[in-house]
Amino acid sequence: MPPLQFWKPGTAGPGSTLDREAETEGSLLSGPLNNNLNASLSLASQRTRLPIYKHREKLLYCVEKYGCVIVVGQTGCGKSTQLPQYLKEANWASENHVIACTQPRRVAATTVAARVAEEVGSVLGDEVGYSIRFEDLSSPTRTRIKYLTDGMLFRETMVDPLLSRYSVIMIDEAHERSAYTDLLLGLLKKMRRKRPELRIIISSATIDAEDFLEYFNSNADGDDRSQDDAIILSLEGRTFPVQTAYLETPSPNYVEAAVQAVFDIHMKEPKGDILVFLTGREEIEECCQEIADRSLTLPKMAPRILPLPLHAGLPTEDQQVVFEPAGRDTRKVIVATNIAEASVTIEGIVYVVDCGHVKIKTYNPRTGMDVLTVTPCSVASANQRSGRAGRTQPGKSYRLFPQSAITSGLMPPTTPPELVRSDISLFVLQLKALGVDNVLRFDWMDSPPSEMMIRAMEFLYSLKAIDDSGRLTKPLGTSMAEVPVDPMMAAILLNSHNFKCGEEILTIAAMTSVQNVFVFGEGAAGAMGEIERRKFTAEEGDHLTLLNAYNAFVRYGRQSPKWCASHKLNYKALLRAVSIRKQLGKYLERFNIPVESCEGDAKRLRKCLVTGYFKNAARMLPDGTYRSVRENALLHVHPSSVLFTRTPSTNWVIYHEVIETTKSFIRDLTVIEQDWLVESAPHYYTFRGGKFKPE
DNA sequence: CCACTGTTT
Repeated sequence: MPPLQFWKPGTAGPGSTLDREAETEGSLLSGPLNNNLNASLSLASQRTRLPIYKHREKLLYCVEKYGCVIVVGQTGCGKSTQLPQYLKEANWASENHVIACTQPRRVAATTVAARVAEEVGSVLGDEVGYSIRFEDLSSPTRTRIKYLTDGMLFRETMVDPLLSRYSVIMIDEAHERSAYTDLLLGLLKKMRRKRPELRIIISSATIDAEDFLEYFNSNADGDDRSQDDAIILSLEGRTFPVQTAYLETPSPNYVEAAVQAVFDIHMKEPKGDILVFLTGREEIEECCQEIADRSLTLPKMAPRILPLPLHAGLPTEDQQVVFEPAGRDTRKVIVATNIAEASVTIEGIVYVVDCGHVKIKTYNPRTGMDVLTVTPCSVASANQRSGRAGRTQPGKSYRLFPQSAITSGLMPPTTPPELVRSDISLFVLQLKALGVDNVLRFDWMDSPPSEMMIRAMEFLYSLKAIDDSGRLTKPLGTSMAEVPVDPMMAAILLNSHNFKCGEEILTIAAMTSVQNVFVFGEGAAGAMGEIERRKFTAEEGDHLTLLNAYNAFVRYGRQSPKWCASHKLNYKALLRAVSIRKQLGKYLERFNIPVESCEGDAKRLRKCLVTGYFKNAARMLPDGTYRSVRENALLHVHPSSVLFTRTPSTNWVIYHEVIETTKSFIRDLTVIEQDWLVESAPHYYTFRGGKFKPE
């Protein structure tokens, strides 16, 4: 295969100004800035040397004058670590007020908090703290700067609807538009009307700053506002330039093109590791295999090349490998999914190869199915990926698509927000609990399609969470809004006392909340996993299999990582399930719902599952395929299900979810009796227009 | 009959 022809725009070309990024955000502990510093300099004086410090007064002025400041600056300029400190120093955290800073991810909340605590000279959890699910390292009286996940702050609005403890709320990484970030934006905008002293800081990427500005300056209620409430503030940061090259003619096979690009770089460019972005596990395995095969043909004297896969499905030990230094004269090639775009940062990357695509999940309200498809990624995404090449030195980004893909609009400027492509039943329920009765009129930054809202309302009505006027039912609806699981599972939990099986349902709810419980592997390792899982397999299906695995982990495995490894179970996932189960148990206790065991009576358990899962019912045909009860849609059992190789004794099943990839796959199945559907949800099937006719 | 992008309460 001939070397790929890349076109490299000049310094003024596209990407050359956007695609810049510095090392660890606001880092004072590493990076080039630190090298020249006198070791005796205090952390405080180091802080004043950060480029962002020049903007300190301007920022404080804007926060004083405007309700909402949209801060634009590249990752790495120190927004997350410095801005909250500037605000504290300017007395925004006096009189027991707290400065909050939200993050879309747990690790970010904890690591940024730890760094800022060090800079402030505080013990983590004292003046500077964090709060994420299962871990609250903050003091209600002493903490002045608090980092938390956006989901956590949203939860706080349920207890304190005006978030009165906070004087300033900074929404970091707002451009990612996570569901809870979007919900918070809507709530904060509303809050400011009742709390004009509240200040909002939105941290965003350049590309969508104007959208935030327009949103916060617009007035849905037509109030007369004499002056703009929001303003954009641009910050500069310490960055290394990343040169961007485009492939002139797109390859029909980007995996192959990626392999070729990797070898072109390896043969022509100086040392430095390569990060390749592909869309999924299968592509990554194929790419790594091909790199390994072709590396055998390298000249004897050439440096070695080491392909390393990275995706969320890998066990933690395997993920760690990408951080280990490769041997002498060996170039690491990390072949990754989007996990390396924002969640995982690998130092030492100098070259990025970007396939220009991404796998994205989109909910189809018409079919009620999630679709997982490969599509062109956004320009924002491509820029973020390129930036990964410039963390420690100037880098190069090789894009496996032509520049016209950007200019022609083939690639959207930004990724659609999570809220407009998700099943929003849970969010509608939670908004109603916050007093937003008319969700259609909620001031969404981007409104979910009305079809999704209608679908969500119908579904919540069928679960008896809302009444026919759309209000939350009491106590079922209000309780469902509080429990941290999806509405289906919340209904099952809250109905469990009627079937005297709360103990088991708590476990099943916890286990369906975590992913990748059973470790999957390639080839022989995969076969071992299959054999191990048979030990837990229940004839009744996946929910009881999950229950068995959990009980074995607690009883025989004594929650040990070694036991998990030998049974091909994901230790971290199971440990998380233990925490979730405990938390859910506390909710049931607070709601005064008795928790009993069904003492091995699986029938009661399965009947209880039907009280929430009834809309997800399917029937097996003689040819082994399934049809959904609701729309008679063709469904296939996912190969990860224990029912993939089995026939359900009754031919009837309920399932946790359906996801469309190559086919429509149903996952997490349980065998049921046909009668239980009408028995447990007659309202639903008559409500749906009597489509369901028992045979 | 053969498969899971990534987050989070």
